[in-house]
Amino acid sequence: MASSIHDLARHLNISIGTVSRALNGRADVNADTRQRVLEAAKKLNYSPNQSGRSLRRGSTYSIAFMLQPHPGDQQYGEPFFIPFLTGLQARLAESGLDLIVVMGAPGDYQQERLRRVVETRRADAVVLAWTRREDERIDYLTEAGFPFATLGRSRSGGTTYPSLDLDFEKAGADAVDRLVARGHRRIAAIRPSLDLNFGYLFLDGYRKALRRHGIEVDPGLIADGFINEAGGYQVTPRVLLAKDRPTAIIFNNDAMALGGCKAMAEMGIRPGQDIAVIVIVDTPLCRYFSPALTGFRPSLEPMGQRLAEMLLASLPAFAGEEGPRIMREVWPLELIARESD
Amino acid sequence: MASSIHDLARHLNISIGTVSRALNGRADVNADTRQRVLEAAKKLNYSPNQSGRSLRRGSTYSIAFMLQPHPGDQQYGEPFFIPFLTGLQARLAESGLDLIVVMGAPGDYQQERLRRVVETRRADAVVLAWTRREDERIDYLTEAGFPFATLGRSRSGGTTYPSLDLDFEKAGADAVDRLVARGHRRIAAIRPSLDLNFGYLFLDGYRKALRRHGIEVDPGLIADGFINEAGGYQVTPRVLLAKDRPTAIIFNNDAMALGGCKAMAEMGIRPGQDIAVIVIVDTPLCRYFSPALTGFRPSLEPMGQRLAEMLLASLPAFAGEEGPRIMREVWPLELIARESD
DNA sequence: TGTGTTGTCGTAAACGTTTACGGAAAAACG
DNA sequence: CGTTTTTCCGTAAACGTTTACGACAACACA
Repeated sequence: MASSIHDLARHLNISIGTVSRALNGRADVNADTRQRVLEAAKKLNYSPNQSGRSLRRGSTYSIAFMLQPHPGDQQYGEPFFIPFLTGLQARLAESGLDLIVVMGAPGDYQQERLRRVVETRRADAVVLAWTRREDERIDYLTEAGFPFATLGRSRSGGTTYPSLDLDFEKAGADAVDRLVARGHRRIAAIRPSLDLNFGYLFLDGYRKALRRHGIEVDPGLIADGFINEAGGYQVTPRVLLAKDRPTAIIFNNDAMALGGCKAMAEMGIRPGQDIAVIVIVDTPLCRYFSPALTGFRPSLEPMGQRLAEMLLASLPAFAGEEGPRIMREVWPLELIARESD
Repeated sequence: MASSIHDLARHLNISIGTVSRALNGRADVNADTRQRVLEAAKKLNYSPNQSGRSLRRGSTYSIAFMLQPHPGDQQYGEPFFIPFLTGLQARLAESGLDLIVVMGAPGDYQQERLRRVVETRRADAVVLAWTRREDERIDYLTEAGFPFATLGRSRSGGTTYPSLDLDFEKAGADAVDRLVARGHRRIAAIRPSLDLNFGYLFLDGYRKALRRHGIEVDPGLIADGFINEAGGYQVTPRVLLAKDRPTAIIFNNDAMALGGCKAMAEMGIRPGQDIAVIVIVDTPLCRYFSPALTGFRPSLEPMGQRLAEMLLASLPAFAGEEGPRIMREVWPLELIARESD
């Protein structure tokens, strides 16, 4: 059905070698014949067979993204990833690469699946998300010498791989600064449990800013929970019932904020009036919630594109001729002030 | 690096043909040699090269899923798809298939991308979501003779492909029944614009139930908007300002409901108190919103698994020996009663 | 013993590319 | 005109599998 390079060669009465060279833009082919080959390719609706090409060239022309459902909540996932994936895939497609998505089984933290991808060599590289502070996936990949990039930082693996992250530390500090400027001194922080790295970064920024303002850090105002609605709902009361009730809460996540606000509502506390609320990673939910939640907005799609570029530049087979590889970028989080603080 | 079938053969001092046959479980190989081959494979950490296998067998061992960001809203996407994808991928992986995700460019409704996937034969089959009433993608695929399955029904393409859908018609009717039983007569409906098929199905159920109760359908109580928060926010006031204000609203979607509730809040109307609210497709958002929204919950992950099964059964290369192909399934939507109605 | 059957395995072709190599013709140069 | 260089193209091998085909030995049966 699909026409092969042999069909083209037969049709034009030339050898398959010449056809291949013409198609691949090699120098040693006559301009005229190249023209004819390209026309015939269009006419016969030719497109190269990926398996043949992959086999010969030894690369699969695809990148694997390890996607995970919410830990602690199989029912729904992270809308966060969709726009990121859009950017990632768009940029990869420009270079003729496909995006393979591998879902992590809840529980095993992807090690098993990752191993399978690497060993069967189904992808040329891997993109990891939700990096942990110490991430065994990163250790495994560096040890195996398999190319990868990460959305999010980690302390594992040194600085040998491209990574792109948001500046959670600054966002945490900015949130505190803003709240302090508005008169708050008792500020709580809700972040994800597990050792998701951005939870640490956020908390570091929060702590440092508090100290800078001469406010001592009260462990009773910090709580960890699952990074979803249930987690926020479950954990927020713990902080609200502290002896000296906080006047402001910073949530690491919109889903946790939603759960937290639910808990408040049940306790008769009105977010935005009785207590200030700020969310670190803004989503449309924040904008349309009542009260509209102040948050920090990431630019997800450009981040996807950028990480794809960084990854591509680190792969010998796809690297252009440009200079030094950019291995590490941290993007700002833009504050969107609304009604909740 | 990765060991090939030749390495195994050399190591065992037998031919590659025998190795391949042993690995693939053919009958014409001595039980003893098969044992030795399997052991050597484990020892040398062998796994077959996908490109070589694909080239020879003529199938790619991967399925493409066409994923789309929200139309009219590039910033975020549909969390709905993540659990579905989890199930889909899990079942495909069982049969050794990969899941390739192709993001639609906003605007072109995927035709271009789809064509590329089909023509380069990068996948053995395609899974479509967000089916439209008349879907050009389905027309294209049937005409091209390319295998596919859909999440959602369509009027295109007859009944020649596996499809799995939710019973939006019944959910629409159930919602009306429930509201009428609680005394409502003026019931509004907010559904997505575009010709997304589930919007039609929902509205059909809604209309029929209304008539069944002897209530005439008021076009002023029906509105279409983008299927996201902004759409709900924009379109809900139109219905609220009808001459005879509705006492209940059914939203087709949690995001639209969120936007709608925002609009209500700004108009001083309290959902759950001044007006009843029901959402057709329930998410965690519905549960943790205040008031908690009554909604209909789908079982997304099992649906993903099931659609994968149906698709597999329709592919000659992967079909088992079981009976007739199941081409069409409609799953129920379970009502979760909460506080908003 | 001759013939047919069965079990096991090696050989080699094929899938669709890419590319190293060499050769023929044309062009350039003395 | 002879030699060298350049331009262009064909040949064939290679990537790692799967599988049709045939070969050979062992065995059964007459």
